[in-house]
Amino acid sequence: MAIPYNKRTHMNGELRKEHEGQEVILVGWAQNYRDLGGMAFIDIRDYTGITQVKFNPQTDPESHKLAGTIRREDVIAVRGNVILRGENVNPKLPTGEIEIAGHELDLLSKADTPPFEVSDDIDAGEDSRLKYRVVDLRRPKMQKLMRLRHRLAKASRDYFDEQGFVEIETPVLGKSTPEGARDYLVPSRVYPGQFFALPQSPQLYKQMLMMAGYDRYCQIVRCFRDEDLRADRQPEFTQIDLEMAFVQVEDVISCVEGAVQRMFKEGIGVDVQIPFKRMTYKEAMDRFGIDRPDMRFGLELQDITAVCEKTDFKIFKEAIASGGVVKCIVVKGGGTMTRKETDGLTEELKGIGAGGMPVTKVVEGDGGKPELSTGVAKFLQPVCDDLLAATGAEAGDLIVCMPGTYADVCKYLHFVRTRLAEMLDLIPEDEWNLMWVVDFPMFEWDEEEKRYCSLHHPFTAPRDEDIPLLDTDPGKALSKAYDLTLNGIELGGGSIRIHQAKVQSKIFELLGLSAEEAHDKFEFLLDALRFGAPPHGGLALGFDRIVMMLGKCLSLRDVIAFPKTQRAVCPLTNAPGDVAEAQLEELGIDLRPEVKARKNA
RNA sequence: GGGGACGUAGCUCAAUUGGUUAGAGUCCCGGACUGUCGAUCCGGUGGUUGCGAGUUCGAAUCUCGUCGUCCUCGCCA
Repeated sequence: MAIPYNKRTHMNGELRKEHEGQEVILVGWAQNYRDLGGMAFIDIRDYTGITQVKFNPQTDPESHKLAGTIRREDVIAVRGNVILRGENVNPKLPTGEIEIAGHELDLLSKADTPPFEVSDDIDAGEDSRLKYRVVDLRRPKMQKLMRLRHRLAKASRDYFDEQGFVEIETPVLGKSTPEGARDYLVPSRVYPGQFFALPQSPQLYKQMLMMAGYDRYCQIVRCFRDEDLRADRQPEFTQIDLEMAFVQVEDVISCVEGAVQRMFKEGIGVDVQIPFKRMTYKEAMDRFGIDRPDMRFGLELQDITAVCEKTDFKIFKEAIASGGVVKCIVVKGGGTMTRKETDGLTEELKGIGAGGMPVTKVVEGDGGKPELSTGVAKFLQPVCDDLLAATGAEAGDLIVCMPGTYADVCKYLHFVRTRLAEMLDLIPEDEWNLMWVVDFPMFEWDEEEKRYCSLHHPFTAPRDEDIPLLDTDPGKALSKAYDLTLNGIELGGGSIRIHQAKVQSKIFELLGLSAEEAHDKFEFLLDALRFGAPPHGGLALGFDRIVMMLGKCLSLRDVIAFPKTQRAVCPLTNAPGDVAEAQLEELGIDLRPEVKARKNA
């Protein structure tokens, strides 16, 4: 008679010595088998763990015979009795004090040889892990990550529920908007030639919910951006999206701090201190060259423009003359770095567009007076005293310089700083450096398009005192925007929004959106603003990134069950794929000839 | 679109830098074994070296193209 697999008595990580003697039914996957001829062992696995089952040919010849044929990943059901292992305890297994004397065994599903072992210490490549994702997801590590993800989502929902938030679903089929990332488009069958856009974020819907009087909204929501991928960027990703009415910056920040604190506690049992640190955008850029600095290590940027002005070094003088700066990073004890190491870093820098990486070392000269050596020493030696005084560098240190525009210097030195920290092993483990970056500029100047672009998005409110600047010097206006960073990763961002139609129109105008365009694209928002809009603001947290950080993963793909590859395809299903000609016809879509040709090639 | 790393057995890797029949571990198959748990021992199967050209007496190795994976710059309001 078959074992009733729907009546399992225990999970496979559950049994202990106090269960001795009980008859149990276990179901799961065969992790491994060890056939000793006279005796056979099978490890049975589910997401809770592993239990060893023993089959004895004398007492249960039939089951023993079948057990000999069981292979990895076969799905089986076992009926037997819990017995103590005596001297054969396995201290590596939580269930290692007991085993099952197997009396009955059913093979529920025979498995092909798996492409890789279901185990944490595999080093299978991403290709096969993603192609055989079902097998990959069985691994204990992936099981833990998916369950961590669930706990974090639940902690967030619980928290916001307690804080009076209401979860409201917003449309996935929406309208394409100008600015921002590329949209994923969905053709409309009913209106051939017209398209829905998948949301990059529910931004406008949540603002309208505030105008509609829901006061506090949150949603764990899928968002889409058709841009190139990175280890921490997927084309479809999940946000914890929230919005609050009648609030100021402080209210949103402290509310979110509570949520993050709760997620750390319930997710990984870590207590994080609130309030989090804060830093202005300007300070972050000046000191670290990036608006999401990793605060776990030093290597800060220092401005040495004034010192370098006095040198005859051509590339420094040229940079300064054209309005640029010279900054540097002093690497304490970096004098021991080899030429090979610094050259390697220079090559990496050139790979992202830098012209080079002027370096020099501080050494102890004659009479114990520090002087410069190697690299660009000869150009800087004349201002050595000033340089050391300005930077605090001393004998044994390495100085990495960078001339150029402020933006380029920030970019390149941020890269250098991060790489140096890795190379010199300066990044402490188990440190959670949460920080708010505030006071972002409203706009940045787009040199190509010769116009201002929103640094956050066009609905971000300017600081009250900066509203006059919108007319006089928009580039100087700061916003009520804030980003939450963790160890150099952006976890989320938000702002207080514009709640006055007049100000909103002004911003559209500054962004080069004509009144007609603004009306065409955002009539619904401007209307909503006209009919009574409360002051409001909110934030969106990158949920996948939070799971990635708390799960100590290096890639978003490890915390998303079915992620896309770097080329934005799903290796499991092979999406995206072709559609039938009839489908295109119905939508009124003709592929461009060159696209057809490429497909047929 | 640019830069970089990589692609060899189902999986993870090697191949003395262009030289004999492309090896190892693991998995898998067969055999032995009553206390294994990374089982062990004996034997065995398994290869279009991603694909396509080229150079060469000779290519996994060099060149070009192409496809794919990963990292990254641009991009990501």
